Parts: sequence; structure tokens; C-alpha cells
Amino acid sequence: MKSKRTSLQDIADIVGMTKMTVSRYLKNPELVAPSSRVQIETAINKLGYIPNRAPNILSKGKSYAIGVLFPSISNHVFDEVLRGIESITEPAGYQIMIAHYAYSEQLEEKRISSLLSFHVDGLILSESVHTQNTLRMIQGAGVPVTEIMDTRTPPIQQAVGFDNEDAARQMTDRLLSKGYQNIAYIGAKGDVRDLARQRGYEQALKKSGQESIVFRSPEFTSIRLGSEILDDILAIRPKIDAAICTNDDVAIGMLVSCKKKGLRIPEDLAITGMHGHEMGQLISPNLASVITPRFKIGQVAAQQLLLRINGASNIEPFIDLGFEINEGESI
Amino acid sequence: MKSKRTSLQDIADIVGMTKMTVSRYLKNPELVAPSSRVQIETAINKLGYIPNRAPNILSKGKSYAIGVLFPSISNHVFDEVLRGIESITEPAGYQIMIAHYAYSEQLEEKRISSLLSFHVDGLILSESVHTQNTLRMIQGAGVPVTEIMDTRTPPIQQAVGFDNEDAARQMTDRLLSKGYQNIAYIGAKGDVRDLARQRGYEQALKKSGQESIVFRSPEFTSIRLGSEILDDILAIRPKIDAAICTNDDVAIGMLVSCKKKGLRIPEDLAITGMHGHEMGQLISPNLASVITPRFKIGQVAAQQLLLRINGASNIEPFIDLGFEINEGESI
DNA sequence: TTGAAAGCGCTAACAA
DNA sequence: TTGTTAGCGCTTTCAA
Repeated sequence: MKSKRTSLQDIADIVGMTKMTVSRYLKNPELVAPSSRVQIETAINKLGYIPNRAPNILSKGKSYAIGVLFPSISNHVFDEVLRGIESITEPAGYQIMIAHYAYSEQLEEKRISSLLSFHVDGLILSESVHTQNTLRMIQGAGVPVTEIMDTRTPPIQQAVGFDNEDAARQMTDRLLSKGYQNIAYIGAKGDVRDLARQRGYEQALKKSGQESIVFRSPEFTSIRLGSEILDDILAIRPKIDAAICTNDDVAIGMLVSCKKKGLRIPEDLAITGMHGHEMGQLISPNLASVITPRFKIGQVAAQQLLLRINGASNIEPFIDLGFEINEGESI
Repeated sequence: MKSKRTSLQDIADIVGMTKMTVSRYLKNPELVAPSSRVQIETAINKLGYIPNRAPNILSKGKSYAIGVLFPSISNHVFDEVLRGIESITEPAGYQIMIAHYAYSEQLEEKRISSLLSFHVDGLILSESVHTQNTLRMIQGAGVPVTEIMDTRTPPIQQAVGFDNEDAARQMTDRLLSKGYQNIAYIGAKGDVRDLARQRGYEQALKKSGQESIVFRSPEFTSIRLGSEILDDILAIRPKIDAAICTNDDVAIGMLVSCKKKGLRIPEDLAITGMHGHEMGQLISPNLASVITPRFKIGQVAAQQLLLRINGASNIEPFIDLGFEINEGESI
């Protein structure tokens, strides 16, 4: 049970050759005598050899792994992004190492440090704000980095995403054009994207002459959060007739709460979300939402990163993949 | 920009010492002359040094990383499990490397091979069935493995979870005792746990003399799937009065569809889920579900694994952490 | 308080 | 067709 891991040498010893021949067999079997091949194959099958990447990482300085950081793995936004990333990395023979950091800059720093200590060849980050230390580490490691989701904040090297501010502005304009008079913005423990959305909302309202009404919870977004804050909001501002939620989870929570209270949507309260998740499209009424190109974001981010890992230097600093507005039935 | 990664030697060169002194400073600063410390510190801050784990992995055969495999990162079941795992690994100084395999044995094999090639010190797997190759690799690597969720299938070394068969049996018994007469089981692209649940359901029905009615979709579970299959099920078996769904996602989808169609829950159709997710407790009516100790499962799995990584040999092969039934309002 | 040497597992380059 | 050598970056051990 405690036997140590099989090495090339172990195999070589069994078949009476040097590890070099075994190594050759693994990479270019045709360079090894057919009779030897059989012996080596047999020995490997018996011992269960697993290649060890450490020596290669050490001598080539390349791991064929890329690090992917998500704020939270329970946030459905990132499922699709991950699928997009893998659609590129998998065929290219790159491993991805996923880590998450609960929206904390400090944890992000720790995770990045850890990923870099395993010598990842590149990083995909989901945040646009980082600690000083993080920036220094990335600099020191000399690896390419792509930041996703946000195309507003100046990136470390490159950003792939969409314009959160514009998305919220357009959604707010829709509500205004439909005649809503008291539109609130519902934020949560705010990352920069949430804040960008709030800005977009505020600008649209300002242009129309309406007063902005912002609620911001210190909690992470969740369906539960959305369902709990409805009462608070109505207590403070009973007259609001529309709520722009920072994302679909919060919006769905509010929507569920409204139904429980007997509020009609959108007659009594219009609700909008962000990202266009499955759940929002299944419930009734369908949730109005900004449909974001999450798969594409992952795909393009990975493509760009691989290009740069392989030496490309003509970096486009911002790649904006746009979004669509789905009015659903909730506005 | 393309400058290569900073090494201890780079720092040593700047301060005019050997890398050995720099290495000492990093591990035991008190062994280094105060004047040297300042110089080294300055150089490190300037260059952004990141320790390189590869040499240590190479010479010690230990990475202080453990591999965690989930079938899907969009399955909410595993959020809590992950938090449980991290509650143990984080303070113990172990890194976790997350990977997912879309419920495919082949992909699982690939992921395990990759994780092992990075020399992870142990593995937490979410599946109880594996390819021959997977078993051989794990054998060859000589790393401890803990399989989670299922305590029915004989584990490679150790299983931590709950009894899916018993959970479904107990839930079925509840429905029977409430007088339901046509209880169906709704499965999906079935892993062994899904199949274990079906067995539990069938046994309970058999004991009561009722006929079992099983629907099984070839798709992965999702809210959408649940919402789409309701019509099919009612078309084939219009008389069913209760549906035991393989998990909460499917159950929530069915529930949403029922509401759209104007079916009353539980009067026209009773619905039950599995795992007790947040969403099920927020919607109306509250979803009946088996509440599983997911955080605890992660915690115990990680504890056991670390113990074994550090040499413990008294392995309890099955650790059953139980479950609770929440009747909610949907039965 | 600092340094020198050796070695972890593998493969590129060269040799036989 | 197979073998030998050297070296990737770091730490352990021994020496100064």
C-alpha cells in the first residue's frame, strides 16, 4: 500500500534496459525495437506508471497548465465560461487548474501565488482589481494574464468581456421607455462590475431626470438574499415600481418573494436580472435579463492566452464581446 | 515582458551571495545576518519572487496539493462539499486542485492522470465506479483516495457519504404513508447513486405491493430537464400522483412546470427532490427533499485523507454521515 | 554566518 | 537501437 510511485527507472529495472529507452518508448515508440516495446508495455501495465511532470516543469519551465480563478464556483455565471475555456484548452493539450477566492483580493493573491508556484503557463482571472502583491507576482512570474468579464477597468495585460456599465444603462433605458417612474438598483457585496452597473443605471436615470434609488447589501448575491431584501426595500421605498438587480440570483429571489406576497409582476413591480440564466427563463413570468456571451468569453480568453503563451505579442488590450437584452415578461 | 521567472539565483546574483543564503532567508530568516536580510528582502521585493514547487516535488515526492474531482461544477451539491473540504485543507496548508469530468469515466481517468502527473498527495473522488486504468493508476501512484457521496459501492480505499438507497426508500415510505397510490421515480443520465435511489424506491414500493413506474432521461439533470419531462410523463402515465425526482434540480423544474400548467402541488402531484438546495426551500410550495450533510462530507473526507497522507493506516472503509428528510409542502 | 556538493526524475544532445 | 551525461531549481547535509 505504501509502495512509492513508479518511476521510469522502476520500469527500466524490470525489463533490463535504461530509463532512456523507456522514455523513448513513451514518446516515440517507433524508435524502440519491437521486442523491447512489448516488454516495456507489459511492465508499464503491471506497475501503472504515471508520468511525472515535475522534472519537465523544472527543465523546460513549462507546465502545460493554465490557472483559472473564479470568485465562486457556485455562481452559475462561470459554468459556461469554464466550458468555453475548456473547449480551447482541451484540444490544445493544456490542463486547467481551477481555484476560487470568495471575492476576496487577499484570497485571490494566495491562490495566484499557489498556482504560480506550480508553474502555470498563464492565468485567467475573473477580477479586474488586485492587490499590489498580486501584480508584482504576476510581473515576476512573467506569465500572460487575461482578465474576463469586465471591459471597463484597465487590465493588467488584456481584458475579455462586455461593458457592464452600458448593459445596465441600456436596461434602465428600457424601463424608462416603458414608463416606470421609481426605478431602484439592487446591488450586493459589490465587485467592480456591480459598481459599474450601478453607474450605468445612475447615468441613465440622471439623463431622464429621475432620482436614483440604490440598495446595497453587504452580502454575497444569492437567491435567498434576493428573497429576503424585498421587504426591507418596500419598507423604505414603498413606491418603487421597478428593480434592476445586480444579477439573476437576486432577481429570482425577489421574484419568488413577490409571488409569495401576491405582488403582480410586472404590474406591481418590474424586475430585471443579469446574465440570462436558465432558471430565469423557466420561471413564470420569464425574467428580463442581460444575456451575456459567457461561453464565448471563456473561449476567446483561452484562445488569446494560448496565443500569448506561444509567443504572440500583438495584444489587443480590450476585447468586448457585447451582450443582448432579453425583456422577458417581468418588465 | 518576456523576462523569465525570477529564481533564487537571480536574487543571489543581485545581492552577491549564494542562493543558499537566500533560501535560508526565506525559511529561517534568523539564520541570516541582519544586514544580509535587508538586502535580500529588497531584491525580492524588486523582482517579485515566486517559490517554485517543482524542485521540492521532485526531491521530496510531496506536493502539499490534493486533487478534488467533481462530476460537474454547476451542480450545487458540490459547493458545500468543497467548502467542507477547504475548511480542513486550508488551515493544514494543503492546496486543492479542482477538476471536473462531466460524469464520464473516461474523462475522469484523464483528469486523475493529470492530477497525479502533478504529483498530488491524495485524491477526493465523487464517483464510485472507475475505469480499469484509473484503478491501476491510483495503485501505481500509491496515493490515498477517498470517494464521497455514496456508501453503497465498495470503495477503492474509503467512502464517505450517506446511503442513497436508504434515502430514497425512506422518502418513498413517507409518500406511501401519506396515501399516494401512483408514485413514479424520475431518473436522469444515471450515475450509481441515481440507480441506488431507484433501487430504494423500488424496494419500498414492492414491499407495499405497488407497481413501480420509472422514467429515466438520458440527459444530465437540470432544472430545464425537469420542466421539460413533465408533459412526457403525464402523457404516458396520466394517473401518477407523486414523483420522486433524482435531485432537486429536476424536482424544481417539474414544480415550475406544474405551476405553469395549473396543477396543484401536492393535491394533483406530489414532488420530492434530493439534497435540500436553497432554491427548493425558497419556492412555494417548499420542496420535500432529503437533506444531505454535504459540508460534513467534504470535511470528513478531507480529514480522513490528510490523516492517511500523513501515514495513518487504520482506514475505516465506510463512513456514513446520514441524512434527514424534510417534508416541505410539496407532499 | 555562509558556502559547496549532491540529488530528486526526466529528456535533449551526443556517443556508440 | 540503446546508452551516457548533464542540467532544470531547490534544499539537505556537511564544511568552513
